[in-house]
Amino acid sequence: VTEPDRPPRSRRDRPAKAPLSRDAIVQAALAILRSDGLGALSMRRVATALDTGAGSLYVYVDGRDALLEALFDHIVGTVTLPSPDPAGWREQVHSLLAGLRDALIEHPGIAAAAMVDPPRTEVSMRLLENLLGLLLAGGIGDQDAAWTADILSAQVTYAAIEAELRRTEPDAIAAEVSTTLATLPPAEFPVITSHAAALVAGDVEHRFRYAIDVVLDGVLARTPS
Amino acid sequence: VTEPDRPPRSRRDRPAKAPLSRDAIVQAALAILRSDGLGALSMRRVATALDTGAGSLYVYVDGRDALLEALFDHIVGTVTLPSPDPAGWREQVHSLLAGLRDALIEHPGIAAAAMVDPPRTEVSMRLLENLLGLLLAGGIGDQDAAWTADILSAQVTYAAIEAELRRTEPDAIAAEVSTTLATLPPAEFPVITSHAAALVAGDVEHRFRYAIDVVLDGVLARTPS
DNA sequence: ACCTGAACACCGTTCAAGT
DNA sequence: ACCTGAACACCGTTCAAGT
Repeated sequence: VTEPDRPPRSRRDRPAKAPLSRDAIVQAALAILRSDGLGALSMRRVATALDTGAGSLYVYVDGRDALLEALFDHIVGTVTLPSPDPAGWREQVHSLLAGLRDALIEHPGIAAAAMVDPPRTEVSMRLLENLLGLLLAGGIGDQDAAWTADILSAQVTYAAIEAELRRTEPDAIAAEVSTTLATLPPAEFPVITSHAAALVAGDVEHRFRYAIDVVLDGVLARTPS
Repeated sequence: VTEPDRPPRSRRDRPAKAPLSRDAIVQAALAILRSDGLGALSMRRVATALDTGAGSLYVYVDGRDALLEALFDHIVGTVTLPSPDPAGWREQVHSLLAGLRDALIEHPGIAAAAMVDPPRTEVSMRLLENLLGLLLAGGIGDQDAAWTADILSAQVTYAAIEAELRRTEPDAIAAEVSTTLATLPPAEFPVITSHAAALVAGDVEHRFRYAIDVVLDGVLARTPS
């Protein structure tokens, strides 16, 4: 049965196959996530990419959910954290959150997954630490800053998911929304039909910036300056 | 093989089994969703509850995603919509959004599912129509109102998911967060550790009300009153 | 026209058996 | 110590065959 000239699945097939490791698994999973999204990210698919069986992954990773947490950690870790500057804190908040949003968008589905069970890892804490510091540098009160960090998180996740949707079918979605709004009977939906243009106005970037500014303005209004 | 005295799976086993219908499927699915959450909501499980096979559902429902949309529609449809009153518009926004949030919380997982692909059904449009009307009644400008509706949607979904997490393990989560924050090294996380109390302060209701108010205050600040 | 039940192509996870 | 591969208990969806 042994055929020396054509060994089945020999290690020589692939150039210097790296040994299995937690990092190799994370890297393989990230590649799949980036190219095909969360739906395609199965333990079996990751294992296949590493030329092994799904069961082998469990030595290094505590199941799929733990893998997702590791991926989220890695992704959040790539976001550059500005050192709080009271003069430019507001723009720093914008760039921090836009950076997080973009990192999430690059890995379709991870934002939604992270929302369902939010990771409390050190990397996530580092980002929260930074965001809180920026808000406090802006003169926002302690309790307000803490709650505002939460509000802003919601906006980041929401913007990421929305952007992912538009990326998969950029024109299709926009057109669909427009027609849906236009098709509505004006008698029953007077407000929507008369505001259809405003509802679809602005790209992701613009709307995101607006949302952050509205939240910051709102919380600043209750901080005696 | 036929045994008249003990027929296998006879219709007489269950009292007056209702014939399969789209509505029956939706009702069965809602019951599963309420009791066991989205994770337990499989086509097979719904079929079993209706004493039939999973394949039979496809006559009335275009697959699982379509079923989820129908469920979301039903849930959103239960929210009572106030008729806009310029005098009490703000409180009306609160009650509308709190109503939606609570309806979502009652059906664990549906908020996250709806976020991933937002339904553009008539029922959802009716809620948007109402919300937009309330914001306009509050004197918010056209473009601001349109974008603010989106911002508020994000807060509702976020609050619902957060509340669902706390519901499954009310004390466990709160305790875990506290200890996670407390365990952090103060040297590396000076802001978080010194604001630990503020970060976990407030229940879901309080934080939600705060978020809505911050957003409304922020958008009102850019509307010349 | 509707339902059944088997089949197809997948899942995550476990675990005995090998090396 | 690590990996394999089969097994278990699930999925969504399709479709020939029945009634």
